Amino acid sequence: MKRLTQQKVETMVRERGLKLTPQRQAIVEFLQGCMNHPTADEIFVAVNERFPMTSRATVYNTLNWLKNAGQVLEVFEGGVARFDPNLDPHYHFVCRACGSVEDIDLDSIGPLPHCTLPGRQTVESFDITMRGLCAKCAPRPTVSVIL
Amino acid sequence: MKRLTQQKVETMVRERGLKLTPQRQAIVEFLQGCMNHPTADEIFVAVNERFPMTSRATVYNTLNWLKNAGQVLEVFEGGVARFDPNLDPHYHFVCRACGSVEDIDLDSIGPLPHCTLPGRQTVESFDITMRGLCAKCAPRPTVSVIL
DNA sequence: TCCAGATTTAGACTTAATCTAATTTCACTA
DNA sequence: TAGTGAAATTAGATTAAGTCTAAATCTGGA
Repeated sequence: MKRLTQQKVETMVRERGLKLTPQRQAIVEFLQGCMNHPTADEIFVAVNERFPMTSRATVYNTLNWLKNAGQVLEVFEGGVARFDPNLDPHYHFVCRACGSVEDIDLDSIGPLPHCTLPGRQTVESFDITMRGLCAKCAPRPTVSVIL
Repeated sequence: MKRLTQQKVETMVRERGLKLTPQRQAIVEFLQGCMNHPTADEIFVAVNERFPMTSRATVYNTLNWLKNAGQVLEVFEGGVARFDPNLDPHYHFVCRACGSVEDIDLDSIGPLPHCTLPGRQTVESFDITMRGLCAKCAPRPTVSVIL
C-alpha cells in the first residue's frame, strides 16, 4: 500500500535542498490522515486551524509541489480539483447523491483484458471513474455491476 | 451512431414550448459539425463569427440546456468543461502533448469483464479516460496496451 | 399583426487558482 | 549561537471559467 508519508517528503526535501516548513508539514500530515479526497480549500481551512496565518498561495504551492513529485494525485471531479494521497493504482467512485469520492482498488474489480487501440494512440495510463450511489446513499445493497 | 441532431433539438423545442432562436441553432450546428471536444469559450468564439452579438450567457445557457436534455455530454479535462455531441457510449483519449481529446469506441477496446464492487456501491455508469500520446504526437506507432 | 412569455444581452458577480513583491524563515556554516 | 542567503510565506491583486441579473428583444401561436 503506497501512500504519501512524512518520511518520503523529508527525504525529498533534503535531496533537493528545499525547506521543511511547519506549513508544509501540516499540509502533508492532513493529507496523510485523509481517507476522502479534499479540495484545496478544505485543506486550506484544515491547515489554518493549526497555523492561522497560512495563505492560499502556500497551500496551492505545496499541493503543486507534491503533485509534481508524484506524492499526491490530482483528481478532477465536476470541474474542481481534489487531492488524493493514495498512490496505489486505483479507480474512483463518485456518489451522485452526496458527492463523495471513494477509492476503488484495482484488484477489487478484477483484471481487465488486453486490448488494442485502432487509432494508433500510445496509451500510458488511464483513469476510471464510476458513478452511482454510495453505500450510505443507496436504498438497498445492490452490488453486481456489468463493466 | 447516436449524435446530436438539429431535428432532435427541434422536436425537443416544440414539445416543451421553447423557442428555436438563431443563436441556439448556431450552437447546435457548430456542435454537430464538431469532431473534437470544444470548450464553452471555443463555442462562444465560433458562434460569434456568425452572430457577433451572442453573449457568453447564451452559450452557457444553451449548453446547460442541451446537457440536461442529454443531447450533449460534458467532459471535464484538466478542470475545464468540454462538450461532446457523440451520444454513443464511448471513452476518451487525452494526448499529453497536444491536449487533444479523442473518442474511443466502446467496442474498439473489447468487452470488459463482469465485476463486483465490495464497498456496496451501486454503479450506474462509468467514464474511462486514457492518457498518452495521440497518433500525431507519438514518435512511432505503438499500439498494444494492457488494460 | 399582436402579445405573452421565453430568450438574449452586457456587465456585475462568484469561485478556483495563479502571480507578485515585500517580508520572513529555514538550515547551513563558522 | 549568530550570520547569511536562498527558499518560502504572506496579503492582496489578477486571471479565467462560469453564473446571475434586470432590462431590452425576439419567437411563434392566435
